[in-house]
Amino acid sequence: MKLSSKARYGLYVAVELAKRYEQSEPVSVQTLAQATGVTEKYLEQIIALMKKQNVVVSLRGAGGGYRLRQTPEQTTVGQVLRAVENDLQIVDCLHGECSGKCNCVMFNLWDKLYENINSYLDTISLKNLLEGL
Amino acid sequence: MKLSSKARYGLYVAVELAKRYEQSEPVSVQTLAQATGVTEKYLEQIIALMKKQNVVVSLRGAGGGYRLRQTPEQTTVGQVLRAVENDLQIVDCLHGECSGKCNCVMFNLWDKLYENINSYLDTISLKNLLEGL
DNA sequence: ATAATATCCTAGTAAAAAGGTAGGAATACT
DNA sequence: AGTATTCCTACCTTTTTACTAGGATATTAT
Repeated sequence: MKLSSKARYGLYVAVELAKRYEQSEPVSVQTLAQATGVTEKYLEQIIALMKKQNVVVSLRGAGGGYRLRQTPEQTTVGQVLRAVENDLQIVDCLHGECSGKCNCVMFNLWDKLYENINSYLDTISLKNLLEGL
Repeated sequence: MKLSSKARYGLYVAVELAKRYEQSEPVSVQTLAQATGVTEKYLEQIIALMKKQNVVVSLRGAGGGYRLRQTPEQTTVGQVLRAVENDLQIVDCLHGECSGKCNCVMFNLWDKLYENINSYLDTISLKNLLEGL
């Protein structure tokens, strides 16, 4: 139930991108690596996950880099964490085959807990974070 | 961010104890192992964690076993999970030394998320679970 | 007493997941 | 052409998880 480093770094990156959202140029991994203190190679992988979920968009080639797809107001912490944390899923049976393996007294519990966490995380935007919540 | 097997089994055990709360005899690990399908030796360890946090009480010797310390109404899912999941803590800096290592834009976020999850889990009692939530 | 039934305590181990490193191909700007 | 950048994927090391196992200790029943 601990957040992974991917989750922390991913959100960190998102915050950095939010800070620079106004500027026209995209932000390179190199820059992000310096800002966050994480290696470029590792950040690349993390950002790739965010791209896959359309949290960020990329521009290749020299002068390229990444931008948030939506504004810092529109981008939520939930979006970022779901993209990066391969499952924020709590327990397998929620979206897998639950054929008798799990005791479903608890199914409702996990389901509602999951919903609870996510709806909370979606109320918080990157802008909120920048402003100190 | 996925729940461990300890958490699932621990809650499962707690539910079994809740079912048998009315009966006067304590429930042995053997019985619980049969009910849950988990080995005795592994359950022992899990239950030990619950005992340490006073979720359950034990009676040693022949005819001994475990009981919930409080009623199924009073015992919450949060109590069980916190006892068993060594940290439901989400992120280290919350209760550790956060000397500059974490970037505290996010401190508030983790803190509030943690609080959010726990207060939710504490609204649900074992009795609620038994009744289908 | 002694045997039987339990909890309690601790060490070890195999498999999986996390966290990170590395190399190089593809793409776009100058 | 050359350089800066993303993109793709394979590999490795460390930590954590999920268990297994052995035996000590306590309580009850005979």
